Amino acid sequence: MQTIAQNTIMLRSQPTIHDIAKELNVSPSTVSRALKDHPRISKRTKAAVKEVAHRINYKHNNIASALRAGKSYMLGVIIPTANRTFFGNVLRGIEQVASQNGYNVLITQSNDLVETEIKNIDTLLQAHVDGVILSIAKSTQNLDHLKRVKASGLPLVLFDRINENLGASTVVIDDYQGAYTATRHLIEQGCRRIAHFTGPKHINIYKYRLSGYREALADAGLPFDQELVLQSQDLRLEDGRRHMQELLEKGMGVDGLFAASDYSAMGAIQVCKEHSISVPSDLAVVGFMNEPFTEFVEPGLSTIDQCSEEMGRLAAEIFLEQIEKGKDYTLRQSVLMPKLIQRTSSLKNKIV
Amino acid sequence: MQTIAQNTIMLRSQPTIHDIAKELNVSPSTVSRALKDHPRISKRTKAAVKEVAHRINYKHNNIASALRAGKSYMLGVIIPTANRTFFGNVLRGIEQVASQNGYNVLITQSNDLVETEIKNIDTLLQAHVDGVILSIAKSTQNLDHLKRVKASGLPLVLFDRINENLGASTVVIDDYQGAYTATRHLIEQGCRRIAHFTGPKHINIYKYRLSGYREALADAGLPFDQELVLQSQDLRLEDGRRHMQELLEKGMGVDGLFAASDYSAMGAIQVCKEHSISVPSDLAVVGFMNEPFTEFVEPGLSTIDQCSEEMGRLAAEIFLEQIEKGKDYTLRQSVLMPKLIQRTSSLKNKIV
DNA sequence: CTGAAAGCGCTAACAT
DNA sequence: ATGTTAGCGCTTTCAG
Repeated sequence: MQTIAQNTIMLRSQPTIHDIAKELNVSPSTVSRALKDHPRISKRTKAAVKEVAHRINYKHNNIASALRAGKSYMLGVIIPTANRTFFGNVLRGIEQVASQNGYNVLITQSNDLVETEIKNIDTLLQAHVDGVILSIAKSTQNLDHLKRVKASGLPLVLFDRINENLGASTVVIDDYQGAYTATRHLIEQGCRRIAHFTGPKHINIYKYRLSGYREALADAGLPFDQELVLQSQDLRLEDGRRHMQELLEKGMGVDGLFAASDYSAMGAIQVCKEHSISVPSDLAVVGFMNEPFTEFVEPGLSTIDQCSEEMGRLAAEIFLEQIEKGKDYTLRQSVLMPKLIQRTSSLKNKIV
Repeated sequence: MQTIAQNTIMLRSQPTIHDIAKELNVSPSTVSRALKDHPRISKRTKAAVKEVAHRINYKHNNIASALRAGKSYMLGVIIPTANRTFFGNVLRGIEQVASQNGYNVLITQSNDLVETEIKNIDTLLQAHVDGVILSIAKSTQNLDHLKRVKASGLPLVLFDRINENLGASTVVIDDYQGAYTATRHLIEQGCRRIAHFTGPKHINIYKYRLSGYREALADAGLPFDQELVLQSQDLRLEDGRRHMQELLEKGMGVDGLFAASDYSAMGAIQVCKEHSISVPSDLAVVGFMNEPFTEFVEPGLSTIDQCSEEMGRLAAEIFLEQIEKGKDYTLRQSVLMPKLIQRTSSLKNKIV
């Protein structure tokens, strides 16, 4: 139709290094080097190149260099759901470190479903991310899709809900210790029959929280009673309500509760209110997660903080480290220390 | 060092269409076409190609085709913060529609800071996203960076916190109507002096909620009293507490409150409790946002639901539409109808 | 129905 | 200090 447009006025899509090169009568490689402050390019050339680049509004084309370099500078993240404070914070941590190091973050949500998680992995591999950071979905048992990530030679970092048999780096809080501290705290407040709300056994975090609870009891010389341990899939508000009702109906005579989620703890407190059971005097309660609402419900809910943002930063740093070291990186198993946040719901001995 | 590796056994990075082509003695173009179900390729060839592709675990290289096509199939999203239920839900909506249509979603958080928002825009343009969906940060007043997106010829869709003078498509809820409904509801409950907690005037959502409130008063023949309108930057819990205290100290004698955020409503309710003011009998309260905690606080907080997921889906659909229509798309201003959720905090006339 | 060839924009050997 | 060349993997005219 039309001969090759030289310097026509028609709006070109985007300026490239060739445009800069032509304008300065240098080669594209020189431009490329100048732009990256290559040591063997003269200051004059660099300055000139940068000036033109700026003037014609040149934008480095990531896609092209990604193709060339075989790297996309994108980091894939899979979280169960964005609308949980915890994951939002982890995300912020990851993003912080990633963007400081020139990586973009591609986020997907699994909604806690394996099928979605598998799709997410495919999406991320398709997008040619340079690595994957994820928290395993609740319903995940078979791990083949995660093995595929490793098989592709990409760094894989797990956080929060992890799996040790995968040969991936991990970042978790010490759930055992968090649970131990929480239970210990209840004992110190004078509780002698402490119930525990837990989640599916195959999920590590719940397993460890359960054993932290058991150990704290044992160390205090208190008996462990299986009937005081109530399990549900999701530890939602409703689950907590159900459990509490069950405890009351069975007349278990509990005076303390350590719930592995703030939501379930809230459910229990609701039921207590409905039965005029006073919290904390009749029942002292500690949750887990430090959801924002714990601060302003009535009574304020004592809980375990999970260092969420720190967890994200750490995961991203481990990813970067593995990228850098290439094949011969060493796996890292990081454990952060959770903190007990004391609020009214557990303070029988008002220390004012 | 080493001559060009032909068919050596060394582990190649990833199989390409050339590998498939070689194996079948066809050209790469044929493979490319077969893979995309091009009509003029024989069924036999297609089948063979797909078989080999599957067998050698071929993965389509997005990056390469993005470079070639000048499209990245990535959609950039900027939200103020992921750890708010509302944005988490919007995200889920966007992702749903995007992934159904072959787009990946690149998410960044502005933390409600203009400077970060500007960086986010740069990041996304760098990553060569095909469009941007965002909710403007609270602190944003100058809009040059958003104009740059438009200048790059990319679709720009704003949601929730929008700006009409930008020539971008928008998705919002009808804040005016939501506020009107909330206020009207309070009036129907018998309130006669209704306070309002609002945010910065330059943010549309607060402006509209304020006018919905005014209109509802006017339509009911109630006077508007400027002293009953209290403004804060963030409408956080503390702000609500402060406002409520002020109302009490000044002895404004309010019997209803419509707060433009659930958090500030909660703050007010806390202060009421501390002063033995009963909610809803002495003061009926309606919030805005339908945060999850509104369901289980005591008393349950009436609020306005913002159709968050729907908002995300719609934004993504508009983006797709603009992509498809190219230059001559028509701007779309979509308005969703918010819903009043009645809970105990506002029900003076218990309708059981 | 299939192939050849050119090129998206950038970069890194390998030359000067 | 700079230029030449080739190629990352895919797609798409154009030419059979």
